[in-house]
Amino acid sequence: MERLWNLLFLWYSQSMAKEPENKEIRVRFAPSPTGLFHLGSGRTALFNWVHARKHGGKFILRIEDTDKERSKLEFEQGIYDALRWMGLNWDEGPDIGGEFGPYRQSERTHIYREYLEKLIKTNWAYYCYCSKEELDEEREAMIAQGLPPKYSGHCSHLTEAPVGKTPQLIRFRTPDTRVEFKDVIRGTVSFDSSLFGDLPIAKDLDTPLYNFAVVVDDELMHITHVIRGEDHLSNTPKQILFQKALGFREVAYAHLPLILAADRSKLSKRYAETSLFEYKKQGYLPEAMVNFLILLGWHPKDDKEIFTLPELTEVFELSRVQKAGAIFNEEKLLWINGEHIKIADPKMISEFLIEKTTELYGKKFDFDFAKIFELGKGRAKTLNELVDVSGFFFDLPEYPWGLLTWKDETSESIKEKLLLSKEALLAIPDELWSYEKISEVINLLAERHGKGLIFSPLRVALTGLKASPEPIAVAEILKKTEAVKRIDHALKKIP
RNA sequence: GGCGCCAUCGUCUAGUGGUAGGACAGGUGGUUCUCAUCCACCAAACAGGGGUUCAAUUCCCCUUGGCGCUACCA
Repeated sequence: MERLWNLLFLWYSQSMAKEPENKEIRVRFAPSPTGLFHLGSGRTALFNWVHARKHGGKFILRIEDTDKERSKLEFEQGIYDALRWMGLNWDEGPDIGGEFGPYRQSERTHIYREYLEKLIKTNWAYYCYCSKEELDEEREAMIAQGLPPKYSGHCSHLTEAPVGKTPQLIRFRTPDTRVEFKDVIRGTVSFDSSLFGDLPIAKDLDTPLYNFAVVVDDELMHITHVIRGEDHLSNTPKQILFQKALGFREVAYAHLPLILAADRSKLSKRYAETSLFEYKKQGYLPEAMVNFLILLGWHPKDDKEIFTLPELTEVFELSRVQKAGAIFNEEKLLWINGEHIKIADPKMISEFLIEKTTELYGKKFDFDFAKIFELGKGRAKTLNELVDVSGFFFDLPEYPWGLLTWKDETSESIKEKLLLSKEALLAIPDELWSYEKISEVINLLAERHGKGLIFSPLRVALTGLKASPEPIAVAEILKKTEAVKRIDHALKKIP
């Protein structure tokens, strides 16, 4: 009987296997709206997106909300927000529709039902009446005997419902076979399906389970490449079995290595800060996030490390993805963020700074924010740091007068030099106020009295800080009135 | 426990059957009015054991270790 069954399966699957067609690449990103958008999800989405764009294919967004209890609309909104923030646009999805919708699994129950019925009709699936308690018992007994725990097949030969029992779930009649598939990243992977037992595919006709729903959707949405985390590698043979039983087309698989925490454990859910928007809040640029995430498990042919999204769609190759898990290294992310700040669009950053400082200080500043950014970009690795290091422009920090000194100079000497600087600045007509002009007059003083003696007190007077960008550039941005005002303030401090 | 996947500097990684390269982080110098940037240099790895081979980090096997799955979650 068993053998006959396997033979039948083999014949069936082979007869239904279709010729590989040379057609458009279609990938999907299929998150569950059951929590805050996770870094790992972001990376999976990114790899899918880049692969699709590289080959001129389609990127489809599907919301897997079959778990009614845990799925929440706010989390679904979080998925859209996160993808948009990263710059990953989708061609089909719940919000924009598409040829193969609906794209929310909760709206597709009638479709799953159809295939569930088909499987039951063809005897590929059957109702299981075992209660959860019975199953647990059975399971523990098997483990106690040192056997691999799997469903016994207790209900598989039933022709009608046992009296007084209601169906608990629908099971797939797993054939005993070797399931082998090619993974783009890992090569050939194979499993022995006899270890699976008869797999649950739905709680009832209207409540499909993950492994089953995925297979139906991927077929109906014409997905050609399934790119997902390695945690799904063990699900793949099960899904292939369903696929074959339903006569569906084969898809190409690529299982990405997992992102690991510093202790090499799975990164997910363990830490709150694995939420993507946590990084946005901390001042990370989406470009940097994307750049960092792509480098976690992928590397170009050369040693280039800083990429933009459009560049990635040129050079990315799925086959160059790493097999081993990668530790999420915040320090490298920070560095990459700094690099992206250096090449960021000054207009974009200026707008951010204007908004942020208005909010922070409660008023609008008439500064050239692009120049503020220019001075800050080498000093800040995040947007938040950029705001911090530019703070003295908006609010002069309080400082002790001693900060104004230089080496062993007397207070009289410092006072005198500050006065010289003030007069030099005052002498510049407003319409000639520029970096070049300020540089000219201040450097003249510096040549005469020594650089440190001129620059150091001037810096502290203008910024209130011992360490800061060059005073000339600061003075230029501050403009004459404010610069002179700050020097006067310094002069008053000196006893 | 069973099944599966994986293994190069601390971290991300390149690489090849014949000097193990880059990046982050670390260290030391240089540039500079300070800080930062920038530049130069230094230190740092093929998990272990067997095979195959003239030769193994590379190919094969074993061990060890890590991770994943083993749900009426996805």
